[in-house]
Amino acid sequence: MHAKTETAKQADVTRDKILEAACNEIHRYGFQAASLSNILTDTGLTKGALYHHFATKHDLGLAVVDEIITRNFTARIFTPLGESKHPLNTIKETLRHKRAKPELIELGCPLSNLMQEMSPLDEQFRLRLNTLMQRWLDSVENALQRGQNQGQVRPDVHCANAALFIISALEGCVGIAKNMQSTKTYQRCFDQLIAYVSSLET
Amino acid sequence: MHAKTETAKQADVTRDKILEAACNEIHRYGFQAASLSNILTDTGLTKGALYHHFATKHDLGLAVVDEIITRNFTARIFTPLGESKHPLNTIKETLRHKRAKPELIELGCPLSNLMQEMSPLDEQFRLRLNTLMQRWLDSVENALQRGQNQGQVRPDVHCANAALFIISALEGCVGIAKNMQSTKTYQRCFDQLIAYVSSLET
DNA sequence: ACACGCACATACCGATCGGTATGTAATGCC
DNA sequence: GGCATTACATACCGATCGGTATGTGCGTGT
Repeated sequence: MHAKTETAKQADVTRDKILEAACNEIHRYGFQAASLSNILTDTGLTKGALYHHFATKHDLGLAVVDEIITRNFTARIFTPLGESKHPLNTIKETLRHKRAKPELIELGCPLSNLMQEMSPLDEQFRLRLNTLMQRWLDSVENALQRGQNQGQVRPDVHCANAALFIISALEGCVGIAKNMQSTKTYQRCFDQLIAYVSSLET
Repeated sequence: MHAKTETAKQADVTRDKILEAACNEIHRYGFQAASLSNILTDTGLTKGALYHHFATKHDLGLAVVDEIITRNFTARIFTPLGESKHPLNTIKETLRHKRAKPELIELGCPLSNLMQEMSPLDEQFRLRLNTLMQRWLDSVENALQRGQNQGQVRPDVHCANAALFIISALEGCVGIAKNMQSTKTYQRCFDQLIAYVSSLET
């Protein structure tokens, strides 16, 4: 029973290794161009392992969204926004969090990338990504709403529309900076976004 | 000489048919996943024709950017912005122009799509797309600047930063709407952007 | 102790990819 | 009007793709 737990744990480790490698491959090349061979080379595993844990490449891609990307968004955005006592500052912080990682400028936002690539092509991808995006929108909207109740946010602000615009603008910033390969440009664009968020304050 | 013109014209027609079909294929599937076979099927041509006019798939992709996409942006954005007597209104109009086409919501902006996909992967693509984006940024910045000179735009507005933010936010709007497959969402987001542009007015 | 099943590895498959070599009909040039 | 070149079409190529069938070792339950 102890040994069984060990084995099960090891299998999950293998599964996670595949998911992480797949996430990196997809992040760089997109889902369609992601190569299973590359993923297997990176992990040191073989096709037997991959197809033992995932039925198809398609399922692997969905699992990356459901597990890795969702987990990251939950930890870095949904949870902080949900727990925050100062919603407006937390919004800025969750936006700003993205700045730290240089891979964001080079490769873009994993969620946004997949949305752009897969939404017109595959309904299952689209629905999952849409769910994630909706959770993001709701998190920001709720944070704005609480800020409004606390008097930090102007009472005339339409929280849902503002949340939509904030996230759109952020995705746009990341996209432009990715093409420019310029953290400087990202910072300039990002500062404009922060200024917009600040304009919602009382 | 007359006949030569006719033939040259015919060859160019063939070339343009390939470019247009390639543009559509790339718009839907992205460059990497774009299938030359599909393009040839769509045009009714064969590989002999394709590789007579273009050395490689890569070159075909670059030609789509240089000719088709650049032409569309010039006609729909750069020229109107350059000629406008009322820059701020024209900015809104060039932004709004995108709303009309349902394919924009379904497939997204061709320039943005290619930027997201190819910028990290291919420097030649990145530089060409970057040039286009820079022309767009400059067009909007210049329009804002002229608006400022005419007193339509607040004197404290930083035109370059505002232009960057406007285009970022627009690309973000399109991206979100594409995932949502919702013209309603696009309109909501777009209205926020127009409100932002209006906030730059005196 | 031994049979069984999970967790992989190995080897192989057809399809499709981008690309090339060759053939050929139409056209431009002298 | 013949000759050369352009503008394609046809047939074929190796590489890589996602996916499958089979083999194997090792832990587990009885």
